[in-house]
Amino acid sequence: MTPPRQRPADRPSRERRRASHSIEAVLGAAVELLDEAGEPALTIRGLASRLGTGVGSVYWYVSGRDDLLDRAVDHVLAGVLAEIERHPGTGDPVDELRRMAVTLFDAVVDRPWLGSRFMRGIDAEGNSLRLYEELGRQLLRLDLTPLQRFHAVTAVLGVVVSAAADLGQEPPQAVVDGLVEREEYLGRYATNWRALDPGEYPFLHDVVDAFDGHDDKQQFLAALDLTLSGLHLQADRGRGPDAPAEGP
Amino acid sequence: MTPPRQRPADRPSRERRRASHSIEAVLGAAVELLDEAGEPALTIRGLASRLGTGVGSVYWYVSGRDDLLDRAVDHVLAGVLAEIERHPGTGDPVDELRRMAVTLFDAVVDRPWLGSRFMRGIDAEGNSLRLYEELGRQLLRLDLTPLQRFHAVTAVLGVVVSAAADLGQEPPQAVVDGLVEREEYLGRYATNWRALDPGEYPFLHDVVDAFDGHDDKQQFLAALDLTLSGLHLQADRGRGPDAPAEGP
DNA sequence: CGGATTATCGAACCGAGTTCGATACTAGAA
DNA sequence: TTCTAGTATCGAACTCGGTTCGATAATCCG
Repeated sequence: MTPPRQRPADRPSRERRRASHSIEAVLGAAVELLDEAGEPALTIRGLASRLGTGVGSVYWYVSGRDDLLDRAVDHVLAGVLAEIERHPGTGDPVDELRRMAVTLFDAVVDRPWLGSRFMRGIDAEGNSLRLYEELGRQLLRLDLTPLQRFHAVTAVLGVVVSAAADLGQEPPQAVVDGLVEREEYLGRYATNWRALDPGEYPFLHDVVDAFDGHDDKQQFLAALDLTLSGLHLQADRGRGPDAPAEGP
Repeated sequence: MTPPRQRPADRPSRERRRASHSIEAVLGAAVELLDEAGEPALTIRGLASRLGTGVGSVYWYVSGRDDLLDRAVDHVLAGVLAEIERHPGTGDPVDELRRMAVTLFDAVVDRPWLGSRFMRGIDAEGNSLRLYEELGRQLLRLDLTPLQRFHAVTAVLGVVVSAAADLGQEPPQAVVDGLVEREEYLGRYATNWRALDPGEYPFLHDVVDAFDGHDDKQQFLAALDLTLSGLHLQADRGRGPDAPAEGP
């Protein structure tokens, strides 16, 4: 179905009359576009134009826009993985897990277009899978059942995914437009909340001040810590329930 | 900017020569389309066609596809909210929280197109906000700081969001196409994992059996329990750290 | 009756993904 | 050298879908 992939960059000894590319060049340009203006900015035409080529050429390297996006994600994930793998690995497994999750989160903050796509690659061998393995490996040193380990990794990555979902919906346009409204944009939420009936929305009024000065990273860390302390508890309990289905 | 909204359904006493609609009819048809074939199936033309009208009419009720999607989500959220509000409210706050999260999760399983959009409405008054309030209200009965409460609700909803993200990427096509491959589809993951080098992927081999028979709901419940037990711990500790920034 | 408002409608515009056939370049075979 | 098959490149054109816009009808109100 897909054409046989093979990098043509090996021998550009003689200048070709026509533009010569490579999958790396394509991915690099794609990441550039994504970094500049987010996911919607990645168009086949725009990419071809940046590469100085035609749309047809792009389709020789990737099977479509979706494939392109997946490969771009995998491409930058290589860097994240390198960052994650550069670590002692001797510390407390839970702390290691936290460090890795934070690294991943930081990457998503840098590139919101990673969105929740970074977990889409666990079917095939790739950096998503390696990431998954890397996180899970820490859990091997904990006294848990395999099922518990599987659930734990999913849960930790889930915290990153949900944070990414939050990040991804923030205004890509307002930042580009007026620089003033960035601070005001978030404040408007709080203002709206304060205008609500305290009798009908007691909780919102309770937390509105905390929300007003909220920091995405703190929020993420708090959620992560809840999951990790739950995990710690589970590990200390020494294989409690959960593993096999004992109910009906 | 947007035309003043006002339901015209109040007085259809006399039959009009031209088709007459209402925002409810539009939303109902939109939900139908979404339920039938997922998010990509919601097209303005398709919706107009189902309503027996033209595309222009749709734009009188909604400002665009995004708005339409948001309203459709809010529309079905009303039902979820009703389900959530029908409860004693006397039990353990954490248990109540779990029950609500599960209800929400079930709704997302039913309608994967809810995706992670159901948290997009917390700026304006709507069912998203009410949901948020409803969840958070349970936390008022726990000994936590407002910031801790805020983080806790976000964390719990985050578990649902990440589960929704998982659900949303499953094959909408394969189910429609061959009914045979549903079971095989998930099994392929496990098969691929088993084919990997155990030395390079020790964790994957450790959990592959657990993964093979994995159940989305169990997975969600496990992640939820980790967060909730972390929360329980935090509440029992009686306002530990987290609230003010004490570090540098 | 006569504007003003409320609604309805679809042709047309536009951007974007994808397809396809034409073409060029290269490496080997004859 | 010439032929040929495989490797790459290229952009016109097709399709689909969101959105705009002006025409038109129905209704309300003075």
